[in-house]
Amino acid sequence: MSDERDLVFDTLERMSSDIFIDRDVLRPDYVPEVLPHREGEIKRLTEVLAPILRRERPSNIFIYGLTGTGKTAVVRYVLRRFEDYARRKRLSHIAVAYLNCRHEDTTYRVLTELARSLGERLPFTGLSTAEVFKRFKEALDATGKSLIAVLDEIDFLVKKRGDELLYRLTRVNSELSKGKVSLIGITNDVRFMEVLDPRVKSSLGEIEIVFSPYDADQLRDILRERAVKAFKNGVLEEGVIDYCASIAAREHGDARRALDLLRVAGEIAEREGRRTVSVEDVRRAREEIERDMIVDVSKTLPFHGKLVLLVVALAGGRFDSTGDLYIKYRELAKGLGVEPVTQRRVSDIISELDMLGIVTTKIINRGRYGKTREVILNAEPNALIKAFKDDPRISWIFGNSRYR
DNA sequence: CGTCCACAGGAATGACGGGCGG
DNA sequence: CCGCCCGTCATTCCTGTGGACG
Repeated sequence: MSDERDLVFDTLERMSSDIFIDRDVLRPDYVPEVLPHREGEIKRLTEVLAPILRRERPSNIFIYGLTGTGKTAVVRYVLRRFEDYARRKRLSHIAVAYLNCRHEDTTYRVLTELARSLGERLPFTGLSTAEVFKRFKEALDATGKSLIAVLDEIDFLVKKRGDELLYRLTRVNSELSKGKVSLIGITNDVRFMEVLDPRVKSSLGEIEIVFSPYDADQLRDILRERAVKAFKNGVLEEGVIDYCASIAAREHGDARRALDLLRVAGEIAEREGRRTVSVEDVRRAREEIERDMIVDVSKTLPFHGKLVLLVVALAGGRFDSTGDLYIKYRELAKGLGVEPVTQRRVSDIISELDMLGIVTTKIINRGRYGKTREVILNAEPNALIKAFKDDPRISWIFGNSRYR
């Protein structure tokens, strides 16, 4: 989580471990030297960016792929190589900015970060955004640099602030005499492009690169590659990597998930003072991760969101129609002495749960008997119910035998 | 082959609270 | 510090829709 952990503490911890050599290798923000099964994407990205070496402006790039398909890793990897290459060849006109819009989610912050990558120093607050934009342009023109600006999780920025900034950034080249800007937008939201202004859409989507999910074999290669660096020799028992790979493959080929499983399994074994990691540890890691995820999600969910989720869990994790769900939801709300929200709102809540990945919905047409959504929980109902017992506004209802 | 079910989900609107610029 | 704006949660009203049934 935090990038500035205590070096001494960290080192001691690492040295005293019987399991890990370097657990950070398994963390999501680690960029490995080898990215198995992404050779095509790396090549494509390199080709598109290559003109920058001839001082030409590379096309804007839009990258789409589900979580854990290596989008960020590939981009960071390629950019790092470009920077190395530029340094070696003494090409000083190349500048790179990487920012994650989940964190940099205001116009001001994005612009100051971009300006900073050009060596411009700006206060973190105090200037108008127009002023920051002006200085950013001046810095570009003054240095004559070609900037590659990576906007990771770009959908967050657009959802919060709209596509105004993107529009201006895609147009900025025509206002510049010397500097150049190329954008790389990364997202895992399929519908992201649809919400964009058509002008931004065509400009950002000059080049599109789609990352497809990994299959189990590919995940296994990735895990093996990292495990060598992360774990001491012989720590992983037979089948551990295969099991992690197969779980993650089933859950839409998410490599981050696979690596998380492996790391948490290692931490469980370590915590218990064992010297090897077993398949059982992976199973427990999966439960632990799921529990954490549910707790995290339920913390951010609106109150009635929690209730809807609880209703699904109490029903064993599945509803064949949203109508049934709503009836049960009303009962629960009334049982709690809470005024239920409307069916329309519950419909949106279900969509939100779907987007968060905690529930999967599927539109079902039953002809004469109407159209509805089937709702399936992506988690162990009991784990979820347990998590909700901590919420004081809900927990007391479990005293009622009906809900036990 | 048209109807009509049981919802999906868009649009407009409002209450409320927090943050930000002046 | 105040007023304004914006995001979030929610309501009301609404139009759209795939296919089993008659």
